[in-house]
Parts: sequence; structure tokens; C-alpha cells
Amino acid sequence: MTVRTRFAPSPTGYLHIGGARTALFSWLHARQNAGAFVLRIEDTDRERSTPEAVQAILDGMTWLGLDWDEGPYFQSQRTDRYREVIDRLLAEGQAYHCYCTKDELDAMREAQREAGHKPMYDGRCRNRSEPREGVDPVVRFRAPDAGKTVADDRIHGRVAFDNAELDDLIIARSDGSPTYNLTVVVDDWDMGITDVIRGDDHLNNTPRQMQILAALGVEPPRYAHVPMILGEDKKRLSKRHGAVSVLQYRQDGFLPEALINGLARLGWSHGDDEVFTRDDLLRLFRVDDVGKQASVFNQDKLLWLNGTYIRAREPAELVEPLTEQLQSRGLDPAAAPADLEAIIASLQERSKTVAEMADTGRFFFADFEAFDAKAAQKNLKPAVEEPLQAVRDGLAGLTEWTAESVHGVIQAVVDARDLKFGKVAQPIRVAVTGGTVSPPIDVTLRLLGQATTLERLDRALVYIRERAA
RNA sequence: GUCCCCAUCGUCUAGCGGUCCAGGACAUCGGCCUUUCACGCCGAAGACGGGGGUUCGAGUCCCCCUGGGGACGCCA
Repeated sequence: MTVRTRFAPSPTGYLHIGGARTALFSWLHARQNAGAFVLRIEDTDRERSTPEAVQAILDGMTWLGLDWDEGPYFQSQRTDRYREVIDRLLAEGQAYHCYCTKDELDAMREAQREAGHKPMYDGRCRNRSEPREGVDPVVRFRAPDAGKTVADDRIHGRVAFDNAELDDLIIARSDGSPTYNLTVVVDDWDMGITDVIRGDDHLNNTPRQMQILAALGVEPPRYAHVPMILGEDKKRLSKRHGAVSVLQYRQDGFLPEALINGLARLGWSHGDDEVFTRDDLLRLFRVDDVGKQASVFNQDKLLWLNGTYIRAREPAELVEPLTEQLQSRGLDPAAAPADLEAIIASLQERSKTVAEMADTGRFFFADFEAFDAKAAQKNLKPAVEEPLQAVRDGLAGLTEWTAESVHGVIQAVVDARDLKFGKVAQPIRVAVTGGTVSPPIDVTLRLLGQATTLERLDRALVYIRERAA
């Protein structure tokens, strides 16, 4: 049987890293087995589902390169089918109408809690034959009272639940709309899903879904419940844990392959290896090898991974993400004084994110307003006026503007005065970049171009003289 | 509270009864390199939650406790 997996998010918010990881695992499992990856939007909660969220999820998956073969299917468009299954269950006596009111149920649960029991529906409407006046009934699934329901999970192994612990859950609301556990079951069945890979917060739903499947006479899929991703405080992930939206990582200058790599290494490993490309994962990943314990997503490690991927990419492959970052800063990539790829190459090994690349390389694309105060204080002192002027004059005389020729000029000034290279290089750096960080000074000047370099050196010279005066 | 799941360095993890005075990675702290910042290299510190078993031998198997997470909704 060909493998069919699915990712079934509810569109109530952005695609967060927990969802992205289960999507990744499902995607990998399908791709490894030449199977199909189905995308299904679980939007039965009309109140909270939004089209913006659907778009955010689609965008996030696309950015990560998690392409789907079928869908997106929308549960909101399948209500007739759910109705059909609910009617069948009703007709077969495997489901029944329940007329209990909210107040009645609350009172019941309260009493159970007080008695030290798990709150659950006691089945009081199971044998009711008469409708109750003025109450629109819900439909409940008649769950078995005795025995066990056993799930054979790829990650957790055999998990057994006492049927006595499972109550008659609502499969249709009083307005007739189907609920989650019913729609999941019907969809996975109709869509021929063979492997359900989802967060283990759903482990408790599994026996319920298996019971409905059994009532329908359908073989359950294979389950793999992957552990949750927790925040730094070991609590469930939420907005308060910083960047959790996949698209936010994009905005922050992360590369999709870094996020994929980082997500895959949460709960899964392959010996001592840390860096996995998409192809590596396709070759080595096994859902069955995923660990059982919940984990915390470590931003520092992702940053390190992102740096390795930035260095691994060809400069040309960074043009697009860098352009995005420059534009979001109001900078014009076309204003680059040199070939954009050459600028990128000079910035690669000192950037952990593309955002950082745009920030440290900012001076290439726009002039700066003022020198960094501390940098100027320390480097643009009267003592450097003379050597700086010498460098300026030497550079002005160059007819060939290369890193080598630039370096030659600076080296000559340094040698003639018996200085250390840095004593001259750093003031130049502050003069042309405004700050203390940039690629090697000869490369920086070469990239900046002769005219701009001379202009900014002159300005720094004026600054030094004014400060001295 | 009840049920389910989980438990190795700060974090992600290796370990599948002896080769573990527990290995790798990130972070941290030293050092080297150096034209700044980085990159790179070298080194240090840092963990088997506790208690019982089983066994010649337990990080590895079993039980209990503790701790954490999840579920218990006319949310998904």
C-alpha cells in the first residue's frame, strides 16, 4: 500500500515551529516512501478560523519547501459528508441524541471533580427516547464501556487505554456541525491516510478516534505521536516565547534549510552529526527513530546552524534573501557600489543571519549620518590625521582600484611610520563605515569604490581637525 | 483531582547490560590565529532526578517516589 501522510492544521493562527516540525516529519515520511503528502485545513471552528491564517500556513510551508501533493482540502467544504457519517452512526445505534444542557453538564462535571474522578459524560441520555422541549440536541458517539483500546504507536510503542475512561463524546453540535474527532476520522479514512504523524498532545484523542473507526468498520492508520516543542521555560509554546512563527524566522533573516535542520534535530538525531541538508534527511530520517521526550527549541543553536548555511550558500543564492532584508530597511540593493555577489561574499563569514548581513553591510548601500560615538572617540584621534591623510593621498593616486593595490598603499604608510597595520586600518574602517566592524579593510575599500572612499576619508579628516580645534 | 505520556551536561542529543571514571553539538570560560568583527583551531568546566529490586555486572531491564508535559470543551 502506498504511503499517504497528511498535515492538518487548524487555521487559527500562523504556522508555528511545532506545526512546522510535524509537517516536516510527515513530508519526509511521504517523500521517503514515494508516497503522497496531503494538506488539509481543519476549519470546522468557524469562529476562530481565518483566511489570513490559511494563507500564513501555506506561505510558511512553501517557504520551508514542504510541498504537498493534494489539497489544501477544507473541512468546511465537507459538511455533507460528515452529516452522512453521523446519520449512519445514528441509524446504526452507535450514536444518539443528547439533550443535556450546559448547566446540567457543568453540574455533573463539578460533582465528579469533587468526588476525585475524571470529569466525563455519564451517558444519561443514552436511552432517552423522547426529545426534550426547546433543546436542540447534540449527537454523541456511543463508546464501548468495557475492554481496552490499544494504539500501537511508532514512537511511543504500545499505549493502552481503558474504555471505561473514555466517555461518549460529542460528534455533532446542536447546530448540526461536526466536531474535531469525527471530522479527523472521516477525513483520514476518505483520504486514504496510512500514517498519521502529529503532536503527542493528540495521543489522548487516539483511542477515541480508533473507537469511531472501529464502529465504522475501518482499519485505523498507523500512528506516530511526536513529542511537543516547549518554550525556554519548559511550558507549552506560545506567543510569549519570542519567535515561534515560521514566517517570523524568515523576517529575522534565517534560511529555510537552517530551520529545517534545526527542527529535524529536535527529537531526532543521527549519531554525532549536526548538519543535515534536505537530501541528508530524506536519506537518513526515520519517524521510528524520533525520541519520546519533549524538547526546548534552542535559538542559539539555530543561529549557529544558520551561520553555517549562510557560509555554505553561493553568494548568488543569497541575493534574494539579502534584497528582502535591505528593502525592509529602506535600502536600495541597486545602490550597491560593487557587484552584489562580491559584497555578499565579503559578509558571509561574519553573518549569522541575513538580517545581520544587511546591518553590517549597511554602509555599502547608504551613507551614514554620523560616526559611532565610541568608535570615533577611540579611532579618530589627532594622532591619526597624518597617516590617514597619507593613505588618502596614496589612494587618490591609484589608477587601478583593487584590494591588492589598496593594501599596498596602506602597507606603505604603515611601514614608513613603523606602525602596526591595525593602527591605520581601524581608523580607516571607522572613517568609511562609521563603525568598527566590516570585512578586511582592503576588501571593504575595494568594494566601496575609489570615489566614495576618498569622499568619506576627507570627511573623517575634517572631523578630526574640527575635534582638535 | 483522574487518565495518558516523558525523565543523560544550561539546551539539543549519543548511549539500545560489560568497550561509559558517560561521547558530540550549541551556549559559557580560557588560549591560539588576526587588519576590526567574524570564521577557524586548541583546551576547560558541565549530566545519568531519588529509592528499591533483577543481574557476576545497570545510564541501559522492572517497581515505587519525585518532577515535567499532555488530556479531561457543543476548541482543534
